[in-house]
Amino acid sequence: MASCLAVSPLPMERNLLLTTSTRTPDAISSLRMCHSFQEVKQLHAQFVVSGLLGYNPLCARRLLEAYATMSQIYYAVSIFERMPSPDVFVYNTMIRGLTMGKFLHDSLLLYKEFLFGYLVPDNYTYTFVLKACSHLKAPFEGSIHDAERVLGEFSEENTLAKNAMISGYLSEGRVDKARRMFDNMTARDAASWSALIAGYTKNGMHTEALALFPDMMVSQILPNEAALVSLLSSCGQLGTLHQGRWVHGYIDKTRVLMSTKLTTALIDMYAKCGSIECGYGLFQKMAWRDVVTWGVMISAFAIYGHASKCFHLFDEMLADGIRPNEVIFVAILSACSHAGCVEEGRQYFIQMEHGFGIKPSIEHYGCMVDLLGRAGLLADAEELINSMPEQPNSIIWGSLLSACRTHNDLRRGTWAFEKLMELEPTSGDRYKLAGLMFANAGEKEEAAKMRKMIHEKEMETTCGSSFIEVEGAVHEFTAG
DNA sequence: GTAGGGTTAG
Repeated sequence: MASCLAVSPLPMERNLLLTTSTRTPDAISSLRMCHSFQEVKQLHAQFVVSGLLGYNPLCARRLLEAYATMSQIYYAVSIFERMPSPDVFVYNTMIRGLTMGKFLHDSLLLYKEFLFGYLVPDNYTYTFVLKACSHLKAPFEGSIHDAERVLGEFSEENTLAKNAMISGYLSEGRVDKARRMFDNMTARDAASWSALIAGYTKNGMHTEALALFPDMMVSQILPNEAALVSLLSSCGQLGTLHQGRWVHGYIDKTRVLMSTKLTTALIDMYAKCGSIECGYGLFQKMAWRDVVTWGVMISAFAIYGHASKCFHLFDEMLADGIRPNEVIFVAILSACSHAGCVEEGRQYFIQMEHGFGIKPSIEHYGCMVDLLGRAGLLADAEELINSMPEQPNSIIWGSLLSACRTHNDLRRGTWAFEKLMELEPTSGDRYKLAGLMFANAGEKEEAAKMRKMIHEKEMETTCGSSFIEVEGAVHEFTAG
């Protein structure tokens, strides 16, 4: 419990220090305005000191809610265990928090404990339990089959529970099953639509996701924030600036609250659609940015090759009191790679592990191999690959092969190519690249062998292309 | 008074 009270200092403007208002309901409701774990902990400490936590039951409930929705399960549990008689709402909040935090077994165990206490589950309880069941692959009391059984016990239409099933199916990639359930529903609400749209987006079916928007409008259900976020993500993936702008206009017109997540989704959409200025404009106007917002902005400038802008943003982020996560470093390292900043890249790589305690993942190694390879430091790239704790994947070998082709390193290039043949024996692109490498180095026979293999095995090769939108129509440009 | 959602190496 003592660790809950370790309050870190916050920037002045975010300081929620409570004075005389501590004994009013305002203090408790300010918990719902908290944007970060730090802020909740700070309020928690003040509630303990002022004694409010001890005598106002609403205070503990709201604190538990705040921790649970932030998936800070250990803190939520510590509050929960001190509650004399938790009711249905409190159990639901805990079950939801456990499910969202992927503590699926614990979620179902708590559900059992709940039933044991002679409490009657409501629609929300079933929703969260079904969600836990559907995410649980192991044969406990609930895989998705058990969730289906639970659902079958309902005699009447239960929109909430069916929405949970739709999400469950989609998280397993079972799009058709989800769609059938959605189509057979008699009472679809905004959450049913947003679950389906989000599922399409997550499964890479962006065109299908965007196609649902007009259907949703026709059915007189207004898109909620979650649906808009998913739609914007799909616009970004497809590069359809026109549709993205339309969604932005819709948000302005209908005065949907511009939350951090929604604004972040807009920034990402603009950046991916080639309009980074619009994205950066929104970013600068934001009152509160979380680590994902910073990640989106840094990744955007990284793709554009503006490494120094990325470095500045990184420092600004730290000054703002945001701790970088592994995604931030992927973005920073890829910025270094695109701009050829070898020394900066090396320093960030070291700082990541020793300054911030983030163990480099395969993505980070991938960025570093790419950075060193592009710069022609192929011996360093080889050394790094050999030092990796896990097996390099085809992205890493492909990156090395590409660098070897540029810098005429036949020995390492052949090494990478052999590994690639093991991992992706049917990728024509790899043979093509190896062929180009041999041709560059004057090894005509080897190059011819590659071309022959591509032809004999009837492998497909792709060529680079990009999409650009002109007056609402999307055009594809191909290289070569 | 409880859903749902945003970032990541070639």
